Amino acid sequence: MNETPIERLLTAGLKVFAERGFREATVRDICARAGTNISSIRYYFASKEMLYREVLAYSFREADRKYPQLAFSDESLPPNDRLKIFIRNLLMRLLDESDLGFHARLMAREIAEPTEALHFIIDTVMKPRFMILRELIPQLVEETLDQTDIDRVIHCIIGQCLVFRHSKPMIERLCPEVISSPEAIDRTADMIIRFSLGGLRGIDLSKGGLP
Amino acid sequence: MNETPIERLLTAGLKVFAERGFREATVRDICARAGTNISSIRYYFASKEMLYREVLAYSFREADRKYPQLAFSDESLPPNDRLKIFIRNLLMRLLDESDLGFHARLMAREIAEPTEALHFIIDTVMKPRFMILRELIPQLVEETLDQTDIDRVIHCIIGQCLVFRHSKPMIERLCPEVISSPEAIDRTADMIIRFSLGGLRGIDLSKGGLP
DNA sequence: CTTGCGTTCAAACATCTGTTTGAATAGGAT
DNA sequence: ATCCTATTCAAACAGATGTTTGAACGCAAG
Repeated sequence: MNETPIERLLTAGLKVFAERGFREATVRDICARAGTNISSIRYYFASKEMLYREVLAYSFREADRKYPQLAFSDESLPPNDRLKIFIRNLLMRLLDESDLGFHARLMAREIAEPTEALHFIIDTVMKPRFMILRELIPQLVEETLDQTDIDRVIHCIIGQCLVFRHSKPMIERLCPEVISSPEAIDRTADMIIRFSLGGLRGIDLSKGGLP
Repeated sequence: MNETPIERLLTAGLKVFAERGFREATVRDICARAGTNISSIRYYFASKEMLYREVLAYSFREADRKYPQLAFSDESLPPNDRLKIFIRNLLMRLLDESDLGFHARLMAREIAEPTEALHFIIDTVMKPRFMILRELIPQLVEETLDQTDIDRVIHCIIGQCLVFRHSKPMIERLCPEVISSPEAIDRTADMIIRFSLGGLRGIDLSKGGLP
């Protein structure tokens, strides 16, 4: 127990909230894993909900520390490479099974079942990256797309990454090999990149196919 | 109240389970919406969990009734068309906002946070379609892919559809227009189809890009 | 040593929730 | 009318869980 009770509660809370969701997580469980008394949450965080907010903030700090996305934002790189970096980085974050895996799970939870904290997450974490993709995608297709179609393309791309986190239980039953090792995950990232670059090309080729 | 208590409990249960998840759903809430006494769940279904299983089964029956997937299984159709049908059908199911919307939400929940019922769902609902895709995809790419890469491609495709359901709260904050109307959803389906067909072509074009 | 403060602890409390119970009700068959 | 069965009902029960409490502990300052 070399960490402070506050740190232990944050890491334990991250795990439990990620694994069971806010409601299913019990303060008794969190305190047990943190090795603290049950009343420590009240003492240090006032309530379970306040602890949850602190855990969210802590989780984001850790994620950005471990997988910084500087290269993706580098406008001097070719758009192609920037997209590759983005996809690989996103998939790695999502499937990281160290402590960061809990961050991805927590985020997936917030996206699927928002608490009041979602708006904060979107505005501070998602939106900046989304805006970068908005200016990146048009550089990768010849046809000029309207904003809404660009947004659709963006979701086609991130959807391919998200599915490997969101549908993990299903994947592990149907075809676990696709993400069963770091090499497999790497190959999955390659596949998403090839598929996405092809998809972007496909949009150009099939133009006029729509009214 | 022209329906039987059993029917009312099933529809009410579907809504509440879909909106709040198994654990957060309360039998009192379900019974209130169904207009039945609190002990009716025990009387007709033995327990909350048994009700949940029956709701799942009921939900699948309704989904298959409303969006049958016969054409997708028709091996006499060109592979291209079968994929288009599959994508459009899946997206429609996922974004249907009638009673069926609850089905999609319920399924998304099961996929993300499996109960013991997940295995049943996968084996009876997902797997058959997955197996069809497994024989369909190779017909759409020239390069011969191994099984694992085929499974990756499959998830790239369904991931593009799933994201519009799973990340709906985020989409509605960042770019609601992409799924804000039946026409918009239709156009999203078109985009996924173009993107996927392009992606499949891209796999051929970029072969050799991997070790 | 005594005091004071931050911290830890076990027990109790209040509420919510799934389940159970036993009586009340209704409707049809005899 | 009587009986039987199926159904409905309100109340109670039991367990889990977030919160609260007040005492105990430890340690540094005076």
